[in-house]
Amino acid sequence: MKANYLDELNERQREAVEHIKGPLMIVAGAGSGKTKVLTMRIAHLLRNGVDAFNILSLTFTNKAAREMKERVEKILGGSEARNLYIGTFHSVFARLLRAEAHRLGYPNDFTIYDSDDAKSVLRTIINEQNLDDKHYKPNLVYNRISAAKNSLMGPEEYQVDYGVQQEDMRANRPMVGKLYDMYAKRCFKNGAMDFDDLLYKMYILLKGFPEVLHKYQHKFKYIMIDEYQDTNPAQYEIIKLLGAAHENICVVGDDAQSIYSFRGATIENILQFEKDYDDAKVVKLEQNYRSTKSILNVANEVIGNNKGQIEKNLWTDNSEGEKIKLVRTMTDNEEGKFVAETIAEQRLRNHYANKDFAILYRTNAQSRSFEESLRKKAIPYRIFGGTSFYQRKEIKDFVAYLRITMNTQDEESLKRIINYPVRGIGKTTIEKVVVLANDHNITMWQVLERAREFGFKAGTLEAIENFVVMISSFHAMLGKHNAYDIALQVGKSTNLVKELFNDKTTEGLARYENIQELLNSIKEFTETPTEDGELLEKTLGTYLQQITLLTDADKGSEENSDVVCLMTIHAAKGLEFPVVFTVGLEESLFPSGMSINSREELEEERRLFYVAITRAKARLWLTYANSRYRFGQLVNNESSRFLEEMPEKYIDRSYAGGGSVRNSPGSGLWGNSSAGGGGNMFDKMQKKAPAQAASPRPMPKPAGTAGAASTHVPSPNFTPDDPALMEAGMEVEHQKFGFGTILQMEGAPNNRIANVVFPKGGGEKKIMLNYARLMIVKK
DNA sequence: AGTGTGCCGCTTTTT
DNA sequence: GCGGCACACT
Repeated sequence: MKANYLDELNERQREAVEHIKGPLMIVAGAGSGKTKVLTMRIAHLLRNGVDAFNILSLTFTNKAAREMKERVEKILGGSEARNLYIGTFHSVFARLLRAEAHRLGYPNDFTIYDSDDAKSVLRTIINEQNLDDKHYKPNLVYNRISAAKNSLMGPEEYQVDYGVQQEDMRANRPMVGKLYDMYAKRCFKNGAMDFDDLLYKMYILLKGFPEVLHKYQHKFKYIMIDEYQDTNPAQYEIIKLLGAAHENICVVGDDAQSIYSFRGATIENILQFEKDYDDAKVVKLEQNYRSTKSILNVANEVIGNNKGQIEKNLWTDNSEGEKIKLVRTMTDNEEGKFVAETIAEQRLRNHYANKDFAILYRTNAQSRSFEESLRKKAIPYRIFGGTSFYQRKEIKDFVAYLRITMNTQDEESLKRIINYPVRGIGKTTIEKVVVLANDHNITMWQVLERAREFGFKAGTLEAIENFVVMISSFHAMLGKHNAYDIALQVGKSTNLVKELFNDKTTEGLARYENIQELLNSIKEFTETPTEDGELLEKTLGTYLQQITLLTDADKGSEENSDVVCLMTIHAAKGLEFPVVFTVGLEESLFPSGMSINSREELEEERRLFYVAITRAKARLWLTYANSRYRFGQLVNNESSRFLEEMPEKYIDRSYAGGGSVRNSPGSGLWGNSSAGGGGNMFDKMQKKAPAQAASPRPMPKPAGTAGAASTHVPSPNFTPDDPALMEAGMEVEHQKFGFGTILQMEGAPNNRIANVVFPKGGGEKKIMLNYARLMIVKK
């Protein structure tokens, strides 16, 4: 360890690092060296005689945990760092629960259900109850249950809590409480916990078993919490319990970056800290080392529109830098094209590498147009987040075998693979098994094991017995073989791998590769030495527990590869990039249409915008499109209200539309760019008259659109007409294909299809009127 | 019993 | 515009 490590810190940072005993809150503005302080503080603790085994450091994402581990290792040199307990809330608690779950009546090898598994269990229950799953949407019920657990409310309390019951009654969903109760019981029976249980049951455990609480209080004498502003009540209470004995709690947070209230996080926790611990020391880190003055000033001004913040003044010594570039395009595709072209240009002009660029968006669905345009220009990229690797069908199938091997109670997994690949145990048989299990009060697996007693048909019985023999043979390997050996055996016996190998379609090939990747990851897992504070055996159980908590952003692979990063703003928190494109700055997209109905929600969107801006070190582009496809339908959006909150002084509104850049010879960049529209491109930016909202879809008339040949610009007064009115012979307008004539009508009355010929829009097309809508021009 | 087709709902954000 | 799911067809 370097002797002078404290010299690298500024005064405030040093103050935070040197405060070892007692509660400490670090209010760390964006880019103020938070991670540095956290890692240095760990080093400093060790320097001062604290045993690494006694330090617990909790983060929200695996990425953050990994980064912290690596940086501590760099300071300390590997061996001592290994004894630290660093991880996400969920992974750390999962590990502790694996040691203690039996006290709560769960198997220690309990299965962890991800949200898809959980919703699937709920769907089953909702159907069993003969409730309409249109009304009791599994997603919605899941969210209610999740919110309840995150505020430490069990099924019993839920069903008698007046406020909660009122809410459910008002929403006309009186059965949610009952469903919660049944869901909890079903998970228990399956030997499974969902994500929220990892927190909720941890709390129950610590609260209900003083000797367990005492044990971990004694073990974790020093606790550090990153992103404290994102903790929910469950996490808050657990931290309080664990820290109560020593009160060596160090929390780091920034109220301006609180963006997870939808997951139950409450900003109150950070505001409350000083009240909870009256001897708490508070250190504010206000110097930003990351961004230019332009970027930081814009960020500060934007966030100033929020009320009730912890007072702080974020400043920087960095140069002023370039202005923030604001870009408007006609469509989402053109937005993608613009960003790809700008990346190519910036790479040359300023010698950036691919990995210096990030494209940040509000919703995962937006990634598509950027993927396409980057691929066209052969710019390597990687999408972080989105559908996780472990959520893919083929992976879930394979993992279901591993889960059932570990935990035969897990009926969710059992149902998934009992007839996959096909082995003659069909729907009727499964239903029969479910009924038998209920009647005899045993698990489905036990019914299968004793199938002979229950009078199945000979063929079916044979199929069942073969299945039971196979799974039992996997099960028998548990004590003697590591995860990889078992996985290989599963692959062989089930024919899963062979089946996918023989599938020569593109998707089949991709699936085969995914399975290979899964097997590789298991191999890697078994061969990598243990790195955490406790001896972690390389068993199937530990492996399964880990992967459910991983998202594909964590999928070990070449972390440092040179690629453009695409991710949601949420996923970008804690990261920084020299050049950032924040895209899709449109009303109802960002801020999200779901979040414009209350001040609280809107302020969270604004904090999200703040996070997006402050990811940028040197250059920042903000883009938005006039119209984009949503649900396969073209919609027009106004520019985001946030754009109007930025100080003019630091904004370059002419970048994409201005003449000088366009004329630059040889670049070929702007000539075919879609940004066309000339100087008046931003005319609607300045104000949004409230009156406009009432009139149907006002469209700014674009002048001289470059993309007009391929994209029809709808009439200003475009209003779709009722499909029932459409008749052959009418002249109509389509938002994308332009004007056309209906040749013929077909389809059922509630799903009418028009055969329309569009002279300028690509000839004859069948238009499903329920989706793509038409306006009648002439009858 | 297994495979194929059509329909519905969906998009905030994540462990 | 897609994927998951229900139903219908063989």
